[in-house]
Amino acid sequence: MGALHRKRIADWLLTAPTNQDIEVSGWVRTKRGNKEIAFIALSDGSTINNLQIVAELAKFDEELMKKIQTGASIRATGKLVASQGVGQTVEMVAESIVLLGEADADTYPLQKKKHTLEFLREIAHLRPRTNTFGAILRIRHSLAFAIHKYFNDHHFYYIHAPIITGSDAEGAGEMFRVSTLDPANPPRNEDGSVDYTQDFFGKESNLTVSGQLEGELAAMALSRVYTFGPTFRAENSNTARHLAEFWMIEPEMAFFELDDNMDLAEDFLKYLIRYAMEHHADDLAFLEKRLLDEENLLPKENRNPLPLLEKLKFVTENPFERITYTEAISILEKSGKKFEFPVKWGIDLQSEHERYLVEKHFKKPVILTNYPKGIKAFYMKQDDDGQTVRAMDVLFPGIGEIIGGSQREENYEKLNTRIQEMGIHAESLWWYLETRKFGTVPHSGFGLGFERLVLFVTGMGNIRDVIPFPRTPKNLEF
RNA sequence: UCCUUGGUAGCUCAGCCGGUUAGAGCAUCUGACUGUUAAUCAGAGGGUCGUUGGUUCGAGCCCAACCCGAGGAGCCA
Repeated sequence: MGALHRKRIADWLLTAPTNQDIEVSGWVRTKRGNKEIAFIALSDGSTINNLQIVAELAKFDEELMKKIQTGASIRATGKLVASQGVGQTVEMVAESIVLLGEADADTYPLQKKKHTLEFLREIAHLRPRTNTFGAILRIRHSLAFAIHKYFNDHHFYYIHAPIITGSDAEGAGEMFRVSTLDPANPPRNEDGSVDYTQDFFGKESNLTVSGQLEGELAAMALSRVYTFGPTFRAENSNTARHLAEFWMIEPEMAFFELDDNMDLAEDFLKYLIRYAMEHHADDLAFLEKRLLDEENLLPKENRNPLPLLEKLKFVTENPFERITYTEAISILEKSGKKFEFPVKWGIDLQSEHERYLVEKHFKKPVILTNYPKGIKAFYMKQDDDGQTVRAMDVLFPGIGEIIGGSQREENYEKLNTRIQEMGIHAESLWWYLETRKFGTVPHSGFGLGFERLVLFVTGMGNIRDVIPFPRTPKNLEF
């Protein structure tokens, strides 16, 4: 049988042990035993669980068995039998073992013990081999797959927004410049500034900070679209919730108003969490136990009130709380709590305010809507009161803002006026404004930070641990 | 970027008021053990104390700058 259809360890662990001959390949997690017999725990990454390979030492070369240690790669053939031990139901009695690659125990950094996440970040090239990262990467994959499945099932079209953009007016954050000019000696204008007309694109270009504007263009033809791609922010953000390169999901829907947008956001998030729970019960159980072990070291008041799986279940089974910004301010003012940043209508809500609402007051996800226009982006639809816009932020416990979205301003005059008011360079957005000139319609959309979703589902504490190779300030080793 | 805090063996950490040869657990290696579950038991090896400079008779410990990590904040997804 070719490799494509070969069974994986995940498959064999679910197979009835009828002494059939099987072959498996993978990496050694641990080897235990005495001078008669060795027990090799083998992983091929297909599941959090290992296949136990039983090797009677008399049948194998002594030098070979010495080299089979943590991290080595092997191919083994033998019979799949019911296990005599208690830790597993099936195991393989090895008949032949081929050492594919050694892992010298003196220099192989991964030991058969717990490592800190900080240490594993320094060996990001090897950390996928740990149980924790295996679980995270499998869940991350399934969430990405579920995103496409959800949208496909709901008749959304996947749009590929460009990664290099000439638009600098989105205001979503600092951008990474893209240039082929010689940085040591760029062509210059008479006033000494760099002459970007001689650059590759003939103008300044950057990595995208959002696919939203392009998404809107597509939604003006296909009605329901989404983007799902990498996004870049050159902010010097050093937190457990920010990356310089992250993946963002941005649906954009014609004929959707703010309530429809909220309905979608809530249904979408619940679907994704449910999907992970259904397909990754054992990975999530492992992560939950890992989390509990870690939290037992913390003082009681800092511990999470709910174990991971209960927390996820709670989110899928309860409606999100929907309140306006104005109502939120009123709740905060009446809370009697002293905040570091005083609460007043018109301020942007700080982390402490959001945390109070989500974690103390409502104790569940909250959708905040109708923010003051002064603190939100130019493209959001203005409410009739002239004070607020139809924005919505979905706030999750422990994560903060997981989704930011809005109904878009579809009125050309209002949008143009707002652009002028905010001092944005309108000429560079001429193509965007034309959507409001030609066949404009009410429409809405939002952005979901993919890593923040993975962070929530896996229960991890640092966003650098839910992406294989994190890009953060001063960090580009791998 | 700001505040707080940390950097000592491969990993996780201890190291008293600045004073002789730098400590532990785990990992590694060697040995023991007839089915182990991060196996267990015994022994051994393993250190430029983040970097640079300074104070001092003497610095892991004090001072300065820088680098890197963590927690919090800002910015946001």
